[in-house]
Amino acid sequence: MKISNIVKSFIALGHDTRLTIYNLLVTKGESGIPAGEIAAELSIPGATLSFHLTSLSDAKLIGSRREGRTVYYFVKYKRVKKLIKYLKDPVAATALEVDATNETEVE
Amino acid sequence: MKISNIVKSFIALGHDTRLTIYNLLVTKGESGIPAGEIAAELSIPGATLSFHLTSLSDAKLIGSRREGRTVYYFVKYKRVKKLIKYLKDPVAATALEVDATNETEVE
DNA sequence: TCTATATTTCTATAATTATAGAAATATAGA
DNA sequence: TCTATATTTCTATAATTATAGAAATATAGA
Repeated sequence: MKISNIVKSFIALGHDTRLTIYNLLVTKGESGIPAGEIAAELSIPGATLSFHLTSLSDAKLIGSRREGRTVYYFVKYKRVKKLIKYLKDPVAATALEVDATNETEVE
Repeated sequence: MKISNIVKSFIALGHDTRLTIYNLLVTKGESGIPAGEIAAELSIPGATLSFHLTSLSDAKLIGSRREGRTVYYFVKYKRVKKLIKYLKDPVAATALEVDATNETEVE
């Protein structure tokens, strides 16, 4: 993970609406929750929600899957774990990245 | 810890220069490092550095102490630990806050 | 007190991010 | 295909944040 991906993750979590989305998704587990329900829960327009979901998705903190007309969003813990590791020891976490190029993606 | 303080912390870490400062301070331990040295290390003007140090300080991720004309900055792990706890379980971390008003501040 | 050094605050400007309506896209069911 | 629903993308605008020079502040030592 390059520094810039870590920064991207912290940026994603560093916003009231987005952190609230993160909170909500954590309570919903693997199955996730439809975008529409998130918008309703937070009382924000769909377009605004989409903007924030993109930020969290780009940071790989959340993922999505479509079921019919509905798109479900869920937390991807892999990246969360990386952030925790990074906070604990940024030096080690960054050094590890050098050899992590072929790393298998797991969620 | 209110949500807004958590957001403040993630905002502080969500910037290339500030995350680099955090990295640097982690390697310097308790004694910390003078502002001037940080500025030199990152090749940025003092005014710009001050701006970022304020962000990290407001988030309580770092602290400072003056020695003569020099101001030393260092990481405050208490807040880092709170962030880790928050990432692991935002629900629990937020719920705990309700009773944490009289909490003794430790660094 | 005077001078030098370290850092912060003030300020204007540039750059980036957030907001949300309107339009576009995707899909289901009739 | 037509209509309704869910979501995203486009777009303009507002709001916020970042940058860094200049001025101000703090302190040390002469």
